[in-house]
Amino acid sequence: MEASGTKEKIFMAAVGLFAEKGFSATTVRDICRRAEGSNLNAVNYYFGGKRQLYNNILETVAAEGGRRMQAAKMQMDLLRTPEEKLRRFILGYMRMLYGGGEFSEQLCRIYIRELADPSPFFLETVQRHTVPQTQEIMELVRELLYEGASEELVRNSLSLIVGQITYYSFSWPVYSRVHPEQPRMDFVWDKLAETIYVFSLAGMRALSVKEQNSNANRGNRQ
Amino acid sequence: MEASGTKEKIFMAAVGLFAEKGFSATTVRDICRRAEGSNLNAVNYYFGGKRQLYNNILETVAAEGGRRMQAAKMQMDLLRTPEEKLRRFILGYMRMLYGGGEFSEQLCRIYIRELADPSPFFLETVQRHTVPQTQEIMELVRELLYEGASEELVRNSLSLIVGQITYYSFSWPVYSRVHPEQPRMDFVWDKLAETIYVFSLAGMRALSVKEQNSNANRGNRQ
DNA sequence: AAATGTTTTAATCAAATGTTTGAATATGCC
DNA sequence: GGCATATTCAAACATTTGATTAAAACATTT
Repeated sequence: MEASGTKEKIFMAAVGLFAEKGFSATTVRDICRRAEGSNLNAVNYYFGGKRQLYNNILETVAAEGGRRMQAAKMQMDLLRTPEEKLRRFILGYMRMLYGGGEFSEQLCRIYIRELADPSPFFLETVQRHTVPQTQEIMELVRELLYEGASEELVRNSLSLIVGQITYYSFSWPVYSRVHPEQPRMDFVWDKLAETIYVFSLAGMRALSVKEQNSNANRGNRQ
Repeated sequence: MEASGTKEKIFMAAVGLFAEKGFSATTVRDICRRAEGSNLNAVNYYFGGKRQLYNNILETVAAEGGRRMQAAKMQMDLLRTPEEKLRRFILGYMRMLYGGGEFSEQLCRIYIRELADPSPFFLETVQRHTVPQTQEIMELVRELLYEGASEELVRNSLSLIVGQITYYSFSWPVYSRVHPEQPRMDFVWDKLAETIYVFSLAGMRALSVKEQNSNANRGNRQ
């Protein structure tokens, strides 16, 4: 059974199209046409419908992302200083987004789309996976600030870091036109990860100093 | 003429729906229903179709954004140091994205959607407005680095800054669930702008030092 | 009040879309 | 070979969608 691998072809074609055009702008006819002209019925036969095919892909995104994050985390645990851990976290995130092949790039784009416009299914996996993972990373960020850093400072620092990491992916269609000289991400993602690390570490330290000063002033005044 | 303001109602309803669900997931029936139950024909009558209504909205986005950027730029020119100019640029961008009312927030969301998935019309305005504007900002960023900073460093610095600024907007649907304690943007955008400024200035200086060291080492070795 | 131009309404069209059906074909197994 | 299962196919179905039409309602002017 399963000689010609139609299911896989449908799956791959769908990943590509959903990445390019999003869920509602993609038609099942498009998908089947791209999958070496598979029959229109294939989507329903193998996946039970367009929505379920999409959810199936989202599961792959979550599984793949979780797997890579797990790997990054294991490497992080081997490192001693929180600085090295942060560097590894950024590197791991960048690799997850930009370090795979074309297929991974498409999954990443679907992930980014969901970040901006989540489906109920995606929100569920966020609740299950992203939220607890975020807690861990926030602990790491807290270590890099100062003893007694405000929750707000921790949250902001993490947001600024993640914002830098994800920006290239979500804005790429426009970014690559505004900066046509920018090389493709798969060539520079690791170098860029280092850049973000240096940039963010300095930024966090500056914010730490500022908040501590502000706290001291407040204390003096009282 | 124009007694009950149906055209405006249609326009407002369309902005809201396009912001929430995007272009292809929004139907003209949705729009008319939300516009106080206007007749189905209204969209075609007043705007000539769904696509043209959308382009009309994009024009508003571009005009409004351009207007605000212009205002921010005029204020920037009054300032002396490049540091103050950068601070003002960030503040202006944040105000543009988060500092209006609900309507502005919806326009912003449409803008972010286009950033991730641009329509031809949007790419055209990018080519006409965003590209030259970006050139100016890059000059500003260059001043804040060091004499002879590489083009790559300038570009990366700007990207990291813009990434932080736009992150909240595009990831808000998920972000607000991962960080439920985060207050709404319209309450904190100005404070956050200052945070991004401090963070980024320190980051840029760290990157400057690193690149200069690297250049010096390269020079020594030769 | 008649005429005119504008806005609103309801009904309808053709194309597109997700899904279903039932027959045809291929495949694996005894 | 023959049976059972799995897959593929073309056709059709029921909705949905954006667009069109023509007439009614309304306001404004003459």
